[in-house]
Amino acid sequence: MSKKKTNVTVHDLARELNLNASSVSRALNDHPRISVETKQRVLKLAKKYNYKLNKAAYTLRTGKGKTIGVIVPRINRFFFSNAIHGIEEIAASQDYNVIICQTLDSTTKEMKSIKALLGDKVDGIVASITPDVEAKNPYAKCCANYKEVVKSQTPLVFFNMVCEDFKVSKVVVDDELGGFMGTEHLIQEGAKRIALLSGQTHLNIYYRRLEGYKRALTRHGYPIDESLILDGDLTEHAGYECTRKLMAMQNPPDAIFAVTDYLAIGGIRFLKRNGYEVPGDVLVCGFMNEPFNDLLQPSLSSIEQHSHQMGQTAAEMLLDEVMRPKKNATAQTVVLTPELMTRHSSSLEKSVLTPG
Amino acid sequence: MSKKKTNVTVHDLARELNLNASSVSRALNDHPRISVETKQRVLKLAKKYNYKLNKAAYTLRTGKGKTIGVIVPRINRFFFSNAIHGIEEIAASQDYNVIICQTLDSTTKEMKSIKALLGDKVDGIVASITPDVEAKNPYAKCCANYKEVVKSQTPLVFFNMVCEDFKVSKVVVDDELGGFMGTEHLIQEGAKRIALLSGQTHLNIYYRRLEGYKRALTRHGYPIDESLILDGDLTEHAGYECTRKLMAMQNPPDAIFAVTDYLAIGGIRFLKRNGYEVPGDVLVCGFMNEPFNDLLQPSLSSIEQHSHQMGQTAAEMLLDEVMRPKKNATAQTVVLTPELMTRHSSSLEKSVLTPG
DNA sequence: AGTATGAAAGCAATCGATTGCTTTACTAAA
DNA sequence: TTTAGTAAAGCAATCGATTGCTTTCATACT
Repeated sequence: MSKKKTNVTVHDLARELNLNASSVSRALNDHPRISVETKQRVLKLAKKYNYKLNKAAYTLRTGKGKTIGVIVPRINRFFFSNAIHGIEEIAASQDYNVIICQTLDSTTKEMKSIKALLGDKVDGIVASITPDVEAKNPYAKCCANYKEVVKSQTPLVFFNMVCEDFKVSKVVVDDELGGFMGTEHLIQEGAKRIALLSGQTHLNIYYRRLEGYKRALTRHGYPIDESLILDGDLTEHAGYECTRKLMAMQNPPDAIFAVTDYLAIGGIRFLKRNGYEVPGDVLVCGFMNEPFNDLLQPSLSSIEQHSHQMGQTAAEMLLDEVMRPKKNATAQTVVLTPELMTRHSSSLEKSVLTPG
Repeated sequence: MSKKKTNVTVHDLARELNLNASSVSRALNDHPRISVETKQRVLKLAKKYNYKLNKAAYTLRTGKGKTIGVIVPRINRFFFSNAIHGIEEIAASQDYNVIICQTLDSTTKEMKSIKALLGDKVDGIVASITPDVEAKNPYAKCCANYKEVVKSQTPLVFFNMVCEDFKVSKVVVDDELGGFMGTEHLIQEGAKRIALLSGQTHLNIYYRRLEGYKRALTRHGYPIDESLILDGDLTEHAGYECTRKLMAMQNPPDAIFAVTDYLAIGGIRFLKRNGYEVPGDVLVCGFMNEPFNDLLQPSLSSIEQHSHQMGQTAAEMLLDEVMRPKKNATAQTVVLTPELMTRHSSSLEKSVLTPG
């Protein structure tokens, strides 16, 4: 900001060391053509004067911005703000800046964000795709969006909600396992008939949670009753309505596993309002582990997705790709292990010890 | 990113228009020394080729980074992620980038963030200070932190939690009014003895909420009973404990106003666990309007602080300062009006219509 | 001795926009 | 007709780091 020649440049260092700026630059970048001795002299002086790379000059010359872009639906959703936190940490540690874009759940805005980031010539992009809920195949369109990124050769890493067809690195939580864990937990707590409040099962993450649910049932010798599997919106309201339907069955469930905490909360609301005890009559477990689950009554059991770590990992992978020479087709997928967070809503025992 | 000469430069435009790059640059910047006619020709071609300023070159030449820094305690708190959303919007609209720093509630990290941003030569900083809760006067130390910013001449705008001693622009919500509104609301709902669960009252925002509380009581002819005013941590636990104390009084309150939703939630938990009805026996109102207040049982009334708008306004003021020539001492303070969000916890009527 | 070999470092151009200082080309005043 | 005056635009340097191409030595080899 200030006009003062406050910052040391390679030229300053070069002058003092009786070297040329180019040599200083090479020394700082550990270029093999500079002698070890010179490198040490340069490094020492650089430290002494607290030399800092001028990012603008670097970018102008190299075209690399030392900046990564992040695209998420909304930054004020806990999951994403937490992931961004992780991304920021890693980026900052490598002296990279982060530009955050929100799609506000619109694929049109998603496209705009992508164009903006590519226009800014970011060095890479970390993204959780915005599914087009209107489309039959929600992935089709957004995949199309990200084709631009691939075309531009910009390194790309997906996290959370990913595009399967792209040969890029991905970080996801093991949704199948999450579905399994939650279901098995309910079984272990004594549930006999477990309903699943699902999201749209053509969305990969919800489909996989459904699979995990089925695997747990099968593993424990429970039948899979399709009438206990409902899908739709992810809202609290949807949870309320689905639960109403479920409890109206002749043979209603004694446990509800929801793929989202909001769904679970809606379910609990219906149950409480209609005289059912949670967990006394019906056990409930959600998914996402929203920070307020602890505050609910009863507190809501859930599956933690480690969003913070997800962000960190995604950023690490991206920066690795950005800085490493492009060894082709290194796309790898990191799968994080979800964690069951047991609270009152799914545990009679807990509930007795420390009531709601 | 890509090496292709994908971006149009002033030189490209100049060549095509038979002009000099400097003239093109001046035309684009609406410099008075360029004829209107030429400006129009340039602008037209720029539009045609979708000319975009090369930020790196601009920054290198001018020292201005077209970047603003944001410092907040944590970006995954809804209030802040929401404010950041607002800041991003405004910044993006002016082609500014945003660098986000978190202090994680540590004044030491706050200092680091400040140094990092100043090192990055950001054009300005938007900050919500991180009070040092250990210190007797929590403002003293953080104010010290921000002195660096002022020294460096970097434009600075505070929001939410501000440093009173600085002659810089500020955006805050009218906490006094918020305190007043919440209290008056409880009075109107029939409360006779209203307790206040406060934060540390040497923190300005809590002090002002306290003042508003007192003003409302006085205005309505209620006595101010100091024994009904408790302060301390802002945790749910603190809310629980304080409420326990309150209800143990011979003359317990029939309403609780908490300066934070977490405090209120703790209070409600105590009440429910001990056989009190909310709102039947005790009315409760919080402050912050956390997004999950709607999900609680009963849903929690609260004071909305318009964090999104706060971010927008702060960013607008900052960019104004950044772009305007430094007319000295223009520091202004914008005070936003809080909003009462009535829900079940404070309203018998609501509660009856649509039970908890 | 004479040249090949190569390590170490210097030179100068480059990236794109900006800006102080000219130059150009008229018009108005003397 | 000459000169001052001015509007319009060009020239060239600059910001700091990078990098292809040389240059400079010095050691090795025939």
